Amino acid sequence: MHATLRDPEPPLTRSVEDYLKAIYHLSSQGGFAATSDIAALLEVAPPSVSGMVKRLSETGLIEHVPYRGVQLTAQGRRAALRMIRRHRVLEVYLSQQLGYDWDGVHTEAERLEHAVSDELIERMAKALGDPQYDPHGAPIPTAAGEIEEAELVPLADAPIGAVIEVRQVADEDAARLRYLAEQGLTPGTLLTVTERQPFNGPTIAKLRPSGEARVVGQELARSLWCRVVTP
Amino acid sequence: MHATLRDPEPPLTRSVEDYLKAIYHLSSQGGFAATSDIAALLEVAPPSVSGMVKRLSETGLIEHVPYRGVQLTAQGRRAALRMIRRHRVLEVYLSQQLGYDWDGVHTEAERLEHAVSDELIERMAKALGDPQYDPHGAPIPTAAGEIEEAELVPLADAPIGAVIEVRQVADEDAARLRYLAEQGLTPGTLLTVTERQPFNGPTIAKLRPSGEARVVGQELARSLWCRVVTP
DNA sequence: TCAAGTGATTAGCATATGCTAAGACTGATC
DNA sequence: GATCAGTCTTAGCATATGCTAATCACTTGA
Ligand SMILES: [Mn+2]
Ligand SMILES: [Mn+2]
Ligand SMILES: [Mn+2]
Ligand SMILES: [Mn+2]
Repeated sequence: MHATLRDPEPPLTRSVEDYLKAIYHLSSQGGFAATSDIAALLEVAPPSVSGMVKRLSETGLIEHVPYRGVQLTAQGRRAALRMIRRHRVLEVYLSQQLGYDWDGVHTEAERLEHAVSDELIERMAKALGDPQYDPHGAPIPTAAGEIEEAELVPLADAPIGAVIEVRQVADEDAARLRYLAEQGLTPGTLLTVTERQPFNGPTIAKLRPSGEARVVGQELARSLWCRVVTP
Repeated sequence: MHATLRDPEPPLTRSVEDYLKAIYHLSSQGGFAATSDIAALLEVAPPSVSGMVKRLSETGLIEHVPYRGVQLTAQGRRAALRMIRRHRVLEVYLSQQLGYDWDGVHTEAERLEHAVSDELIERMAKALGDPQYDPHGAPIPTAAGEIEEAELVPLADAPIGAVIEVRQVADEDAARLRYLAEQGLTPGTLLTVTERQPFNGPTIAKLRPSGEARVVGQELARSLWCRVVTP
């Protein structure tokens, strides 16, 4: 008996979709998403999360271990990846076809992701030539629900002397994105890490090939995800 | 004391926006929108409309005369026209830029209209060269809230012998739109009305310049809005 | 081993939106 | 002018989602 056949499955609400995405992001490093972390990410009060967690586990979208946290079920993960695909395809579309800057697309996509049809997303993806990454370097899941898992390290942890490539940047803070663009720290940029100051100080790196130096504070260096090219 | 200055005005919900559009359409011929007509158009029960009507009049978006119906206030009319602009710009964009057929755009726009930002709508309008009409011939309000008011008659009422131009077609029913496209009855088409059968029978017209005849049943002829070129 | 402290949950409430069933009003008809 | 059919509103309820205040439970340090 497939539940999907017996039950017409009401469409997920906007809230549910955002919770699933949040849980995906928070538990992607393996492990549980904590109530308080979900609350912080979605900017709601912890009891609101507890309430939603109850509903989502009753629906079979998540597993809940009380006082531990939650994890997505296979069904929940599918739903989350579908939303992430929508979000990232929208971001690419807005930036390529409608002239949005990379710091403006996230907010717009955050609302649109809940309103577009699958058909529209696939038309956009096709018009863009099926992009693999969003404007911030994040991989776009396929329509089938597969996603690239790259081994990235924050710039803050990159070994001194290594040549690294900036691959992905956290996209929620528009001001940060504008600053990074100014500094030329965008996905695809190659850097040589030259120095790291103690006591959570900045990482210093040289742009390649120009050799220009960049001093990147701890907080920023935590949000720049890089691939180590040569250690 | 401007309420807009005192009060940050919470954004309208999706439901409210759809009610305002419905009331606009139902009262555009002047007069009141009746509870039952709103209910039918939005596919909700009449008591749901009564409830919403109470909230909307408390907010100052509509005037309610009990047992009579409702009308938009100036503020409500502005909000309604903003939604209609969004809806129609989206329809044009989907059809011109993303290859949608004219029978598919309405449903997609009905959801997207609530999720897009004003900025996105204006970017789309600009990319399209500020279109004046949607794919079904309906006029697009300006960003300032002005809308063309054309004198149109349903094909069902067009005088025999007149030359008329199809200007606008009701867009909610996809099957009807597909049929009309097949028949070549799209905005811009010129027709000579040759005959109308009695007892609410069909209108018969010739396509210009080809001269091909079209027999259009009463129901369909009520949804084809035309401009009389020469009586 | 236990008592604090932190984080999670429950209790109780609010708002927006929908429903059905019951009652109230209006306009047309005799 | 009384009656009735149809329309509209009110009453009462349900669901989804959020909040604050109070309570509970796990972890950790004494
Ligand atoms: Mn979202
Ligand atoms: Mn992104
Ligand atoms: Mn709508
Ligand atoms: Mn239309």
